[in-house]
Amino acid sequence: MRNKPTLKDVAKLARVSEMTASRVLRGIGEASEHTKERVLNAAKTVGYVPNRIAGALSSRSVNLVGVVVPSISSFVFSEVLTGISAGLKPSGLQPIFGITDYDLETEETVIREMLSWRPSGLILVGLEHSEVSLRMLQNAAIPVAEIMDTDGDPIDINVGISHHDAGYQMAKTIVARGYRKIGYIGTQAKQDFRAEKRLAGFTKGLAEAGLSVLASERFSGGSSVLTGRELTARLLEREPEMDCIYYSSDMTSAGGLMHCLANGIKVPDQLALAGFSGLDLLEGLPLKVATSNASRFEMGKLAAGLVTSAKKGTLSAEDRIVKLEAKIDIGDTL
Amino acid sequence: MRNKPTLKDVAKLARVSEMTASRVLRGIGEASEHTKERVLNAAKTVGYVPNRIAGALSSRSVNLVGVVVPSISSFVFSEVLTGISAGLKPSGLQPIFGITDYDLETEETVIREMLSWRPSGLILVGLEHSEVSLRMLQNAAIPVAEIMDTDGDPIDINVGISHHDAGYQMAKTIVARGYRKIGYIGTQAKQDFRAEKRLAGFTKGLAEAGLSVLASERFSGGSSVLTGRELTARLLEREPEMDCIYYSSDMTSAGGLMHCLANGIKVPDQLALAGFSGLDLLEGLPLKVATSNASRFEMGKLAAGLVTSAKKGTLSAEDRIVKLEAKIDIGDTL
DNA sequence: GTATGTCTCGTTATCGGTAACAAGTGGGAT
DNA sequence: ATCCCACTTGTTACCGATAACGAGACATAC
Repeated sequence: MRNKPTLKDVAKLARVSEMTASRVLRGIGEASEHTKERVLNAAKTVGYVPNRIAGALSSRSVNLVGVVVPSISSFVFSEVLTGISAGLKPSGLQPIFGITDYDLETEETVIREMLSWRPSGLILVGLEHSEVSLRMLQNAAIPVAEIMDTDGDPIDINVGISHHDAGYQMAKTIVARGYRKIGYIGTQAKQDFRAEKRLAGFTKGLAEAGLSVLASERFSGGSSVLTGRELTARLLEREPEMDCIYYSSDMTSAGGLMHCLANGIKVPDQLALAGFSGLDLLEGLPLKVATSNASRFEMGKLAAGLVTSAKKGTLSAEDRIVKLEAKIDIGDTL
Repeated sequence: MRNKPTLKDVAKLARVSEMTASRVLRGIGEASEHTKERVLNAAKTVGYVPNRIAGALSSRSVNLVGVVVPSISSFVFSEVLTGISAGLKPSGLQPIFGITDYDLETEETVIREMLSWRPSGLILVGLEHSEVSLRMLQNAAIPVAEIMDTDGDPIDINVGISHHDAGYQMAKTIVARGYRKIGYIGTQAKQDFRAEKRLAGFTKGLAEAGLSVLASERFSGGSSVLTGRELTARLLEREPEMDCIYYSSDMTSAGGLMHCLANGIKVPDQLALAGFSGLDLLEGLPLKVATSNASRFEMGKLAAGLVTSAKKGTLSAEDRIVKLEAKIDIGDTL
């Protein structure tokens, strides 16, 4: 038999109906020990691998949950994905991942692609989506979770933190510790909504103390240690008086620290540093860089749990929306 | 209409047959402008999202490629995945990811799960698989690529480097530069086949110079900067005379550097460091840690290209097996 | 006018499973 | 012997698309 064996082959070999074979292999309903054994043996000898495609079509249910993230080459999202995997495990649902590259049009395509597989749920990052995406999501009769961000109107389930607030709190903290000449290093606007929200909150926090961002550097592409290091150098060149820099990510703030280490700049005496995320990476550095911890694993896990337990529209608003708090970790650099 | 609209709904609204609607929506075959427009409009007004499940079952072809990796919370694999995405793009195939946690039994489950979706190809990491996995893979009439490692017998397509050789070359390099008291820090054996192969090659390289690994520290779980830092401290405590440490990964070697920076140990005068992977992360550090660059993005992209262009058994052995070279980057720490 | 070819579009028969319901089978109670 | 019930197992009808083939309409060529 050159073609993949089907249920029919198994059934024929076990001399039962396809239905019985199907039941035995899925472990549902009753079956005598005798037939059970025969079916199992038959499946093994023909090397049967079930065809999910057919099964899904027939039963109108797919054990997949679509997960759409901006990027996977970032610790932030890999931790979220790990959390999602963990949260999905008890339900037997499988995550399938899609990547948007921080682009709403790409996201639209990915969402359509995902929905075409008729998944049991969808998990997206952020609250910003194209019109068309929103329409598709509303029409899809499945639970949809938006994670990481709570500054906006969720479609259905929402688990995350307020990035505006995270930025605001960090500004307050920095101001309270006496810094006055404050710079910012982050991604180019529009690319990363959440980073922009943090910056907005940060700016507001400074403004309440009569301050503003002295100077800033922006970059495009993924955040990396090297980028952080280079832009820190550039920023300090422009504004040597700078006494504190707020970064849009922990990778870049680590880069800032590296610049200081390599150039003998005393942290935090000469320059204070603060980032965002709470990445494990920071733990290993000579100084722990200040950050806001956005429990990413938790978020993923929680969202996955909610998606699996919810039929769309089933949960009350309180259960559906989970606002976590980004706790500031002062570290050694403020 | 509460249920998701199907092709039938579109066809009915456009007053054509389902077949015609199908053809128009897939853009194949001929259709008059008039009907094309009607179908497209109908699809838009009912909010049609094609059902891949049904389409795949009917056409017996699925535009998915399964990708099975040990972990996603590691830069190494996220770069590979990025490469795979890039390599798959031109063919219109979609990657779907599965995670094994470095466990062969889990891998077996994941492979079975993947195959049950009847993907057009499969990409796995490494050459070590369970008996059952091997059987399933051989029976699957699809191209299978094993990537990252070439030390062993591939099933079909194989793209990677020789880790044994990478370790061996690094040992030669280290010996040539005059280091004699050499330590090793890596994952616990069995967890990571490729790290063990590097260690074996490394040990062999040392042996040829009459040397051996003076002392080593092992860890379980993912490699992190912190782990590298802590184990470096421990190793140096045990063997203060150590003049060089070889790490199984760049994350841990970076941790080693952090330990040295934090404790005023001069690199490479007092202690030399070398890692493996060639992660971008290293670029931002005050000193660039020596490493073997295993072009991961390339590997992923190449493998994806081969998988898409190959019907199983179609390629000659030379085309099927691509051995890349892990070039040593001396950096500033040897 | 008939034949031939080109475009378009429709009909039929699956693809490989599963839900829902139907139907044997044998044992125990009456 | 009859009836009922619990267990098992089988039958039928799809799920939503697509491949393969067929057929009508119209134009061109002879």
